[in-house]
Amino acid sequence: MLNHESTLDHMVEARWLTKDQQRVWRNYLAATRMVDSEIERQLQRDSGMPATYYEILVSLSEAPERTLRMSELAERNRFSRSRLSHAVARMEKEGWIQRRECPSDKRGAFAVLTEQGFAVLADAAPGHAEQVRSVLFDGLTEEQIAQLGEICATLRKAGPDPFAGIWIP
Amino acid sequence: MLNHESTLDHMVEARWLTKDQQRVWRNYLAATRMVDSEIERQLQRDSGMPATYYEILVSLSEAPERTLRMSELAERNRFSRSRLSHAVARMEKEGWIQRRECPSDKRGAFAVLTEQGFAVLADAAPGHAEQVRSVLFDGLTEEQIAQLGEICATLRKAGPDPFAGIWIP
DNA sequence: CCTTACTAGTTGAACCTTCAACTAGTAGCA
DNA sequence: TGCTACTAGTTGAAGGTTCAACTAGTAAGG
Repeated sequence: MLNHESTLDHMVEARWLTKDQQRVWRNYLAATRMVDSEIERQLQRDSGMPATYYEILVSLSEAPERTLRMSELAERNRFSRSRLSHAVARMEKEGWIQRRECPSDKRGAFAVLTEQGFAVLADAAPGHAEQVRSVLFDGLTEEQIAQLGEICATLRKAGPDPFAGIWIP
Repeated sequence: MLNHESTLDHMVEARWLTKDQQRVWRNYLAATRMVDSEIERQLQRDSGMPATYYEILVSLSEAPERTLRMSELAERNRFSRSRLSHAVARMEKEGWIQRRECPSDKRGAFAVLTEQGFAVLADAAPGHAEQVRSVLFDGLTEEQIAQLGEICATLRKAGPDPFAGIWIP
């Protein structure tokens, strides 16, 4: 016989979140998912690539010689090696990236952004930037933007492996 | 001939983000991805389910009779109908959910949380809550938590279709 | 009643991510 | 040299998500 009176709140009360934390967490989930999916949608629609590929292109475009070791590229974007390997394979087929072997370490590989890859990125960038502004920044006050920056920086430092992750110039 | 001097900043300067916005955006990406992946990792490891399935279980557990129309369930969690359909199919195979047809609208379907599904959720909840606290809340001050709540609520309201999305009690 | 337009939900293919297993090369040390 | 342990990167399978196409039922106007 089902007992629909019982709720989770009763069963785990000691280790559950406070009401306030619950509210913040659900708002966090809804907001970040809205932002991410809007970013994703725009990039996919206008440039035919997922946001993760865009980030790979950005990382390479900022690197000297537009070249990075696979492992370096993976770390900067917090990708697993496997994920990066698959992604670069796909992007190589598109002609956006070329792989080159590393002379000093024969296990290693470089990823090099091609001219075509750079052109694709340059083409995608304005629309993407516009979308980031309209989805994330336009709705917030300057103060909130500063607070958000602080909060995210704090979270990064608190997270596991605090020095890895998306690169900040 | 490659021209490695040119950077994206020069090419799109008018519509690009400010330096501050860039910094906040990259911190946002790194932080939200860190949080999401830690949440995902813990749930997958300890309860063998992705975070989205957890949210479906929560939505159903809070609904009267632990039952919701598929479309209602999709809206509350911002899932596409397709995504929900696939997910519920999987969860039905696990025995966590049962589908029932809707008498008043023969196109419609109800999703009902089973006792087993509820048990799985009750089992997963404490570890998940602990993870949410340790990854998101423990590193932040009370003030920052309040700010984050405000920011996320603002973003939700500003986003497209502001009334849909994850349900807040 | 009939036609047209719309809504609820499912399906299969294509794509992305994860996981575990694998290849191949490097490093330390005897 | 030979042994062991480790690192860089790839691969294939399994699972989740998206997209477009589809079925089936409802609704509105004539």
